Amino acid sequence: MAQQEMPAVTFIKPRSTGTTRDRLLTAAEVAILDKGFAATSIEELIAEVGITKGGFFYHFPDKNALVIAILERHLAAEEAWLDGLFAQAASEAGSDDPLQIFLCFLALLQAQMEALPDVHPGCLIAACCFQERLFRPEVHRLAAANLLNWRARFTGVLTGIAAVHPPRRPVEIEALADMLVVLVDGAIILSKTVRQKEALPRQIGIYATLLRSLFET
Amino acid sequence: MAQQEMPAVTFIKPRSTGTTRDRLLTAAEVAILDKGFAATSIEELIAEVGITKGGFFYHFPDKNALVIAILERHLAAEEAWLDGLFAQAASEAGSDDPLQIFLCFLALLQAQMEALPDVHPGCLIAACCFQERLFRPEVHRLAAANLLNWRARFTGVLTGIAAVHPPRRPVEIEALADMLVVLVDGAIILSKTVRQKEALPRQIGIYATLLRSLFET
DNA sequence: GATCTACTGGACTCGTGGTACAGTGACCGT
DNA sequence: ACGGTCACTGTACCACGAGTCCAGTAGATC
Repeated sequence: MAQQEMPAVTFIKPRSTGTTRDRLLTAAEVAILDKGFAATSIEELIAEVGITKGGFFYHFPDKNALVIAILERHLAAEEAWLDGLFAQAASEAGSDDPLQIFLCFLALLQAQMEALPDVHPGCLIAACCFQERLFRPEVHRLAAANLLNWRARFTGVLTGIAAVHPPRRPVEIEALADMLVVLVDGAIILSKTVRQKEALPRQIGIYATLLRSLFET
Repeated sequence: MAQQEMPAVTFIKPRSTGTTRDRLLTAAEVAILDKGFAATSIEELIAEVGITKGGFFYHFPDKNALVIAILERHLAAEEAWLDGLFAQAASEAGSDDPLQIFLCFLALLQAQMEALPDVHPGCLIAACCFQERLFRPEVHRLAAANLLNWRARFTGVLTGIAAVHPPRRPVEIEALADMLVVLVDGAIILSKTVRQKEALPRQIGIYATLLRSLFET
C-alpha cells in the first residue's frame, strides 16, 4: 500500500530550539491567546513545528491534553516570575514597611505591563474560563488553583500591611487581594477589546492609589 | 425525489413564546455563556427550538450573524437595565449628591448580583474577547462599543462627583470609570473559575468602599 | 544486534459548518 | 378566489478538522 517514493527525506529541517513537545506547546500557547482554542487547529500547529499528525498524537492524546500541558508550564513560569518581582520589590523598596514593598511591587508590575510592545496577549485562565465545556475538569481545576494561589499570596501580603497600617475603612482583606487578580484579568479584556494597551497599567496604577488612600497615614 | 410520506405534519408542536428567531437567540445566548461559542453547535440549537437546519439558515446566513444578533439584542437590554438602575438609585438615594446616588447605584447593583441563584452566567463581551478570530470584525466593533459606552457613562458620573467632592488623591477619572467595568468582568471570571458566586458582589462592594475612601469627606 | 524513542505517512471515520434548492402551509392584500 | 410573501421543511451534498489506527523507520542507547 505505502508507495515507495521519497522514503528517506526525514529530518532535513533543523529541529530548531527545544524539544518538539516544547515547541508545540509554545506554538499552541501563542495561537490560543491570539485567536482562541477552538480556532486553533492541530494541522496549523504541526505545520508550524514541522511534524505530522501522527507526531502530534504521539505527544498528546488529544487537544485537551495540550491545554493541560500549556497551563502547567505557564503556571510554573508565572510562579517564578511573581517570586522574582516580589524579591526585586523587597530589595528596591528601601524600607521594611510591607506597604511600601507592595507599592513597589505594584509599580514594577505596572512598568512591565507598560513596557509590553502591544496589548497584553491575554490570560490563559480567562481564555479557558469561556471555553468550559470544551475542556475536561482537569483544566478547570488547574485554572482555579492558579487564581486561588494569587489570592492566597496577596491576602498574606495585605494582612501584613493591615497589621501595621490599620485601614481607614473596614475592608475584607481577601476581597482586596482578589481585586488585583480581578483587575488584571478584567483590564486584559478591556484593553484587548477596545485596543488600548494603556488600560492594564492604568488599572494597576489606580489600584496602588486606592491602596494608599486606604492604608497610608 | 421528495418522498411523499408524512407531508402535512407541520406545525404540530406549539410555537411556544416569541418568534422562532428570538427563541434561537435566547437558546444560543444561554448555550454560549454556558459552554462557549465553539462548543455550541447549530444542530443542538435547532433541536431545542424545534426547527431544521434550513430554518436556521433562513434566519442567519452563518454562525457569526447569530452572535451579532445576540450582541445587538443584549446591548439594548443592558442599556435599558442600566438606565433603570440609575433611575432607581436617583430616587432612592434621598439626596441630590451625585456621590450618594452613585453609591446607591452600586448598592443596587451589588444586591442584584447577590440575588443571582448561581454564579453569574458570564459576560458575552468577555466570551467574544477570547474567540477573536472566529468572528468577523463587526462582532469586535460591537463589543468595543459596549465597553466604551460603559466607560463614557461612568466617566460622566464620576466627573460630576469629583466636581463636588475633590478627590483625596489625584486620580484619572476615566481609569476609575473603567475600573468598575473591569472589576465586573474580572470578577465574573474569578467567580466562574473558583465557583464562588460571592466574588462578584464583593468586588462591587469594595469598589464602593474605595470610592468612599477617595471622595467622602 | 536488539530495543527504545520519536517520529513519518497514509488511510479512514465522524461531527459540524455551510450550501443549494425544491416544496409547502398559513396568512395577507387585492 | 388568486397571487405572493413569509417562514419554514426535507434532502442531498461538500469541506474541514478532530481523532484513530497502524506499519514503517532513522537515530540513539544498551
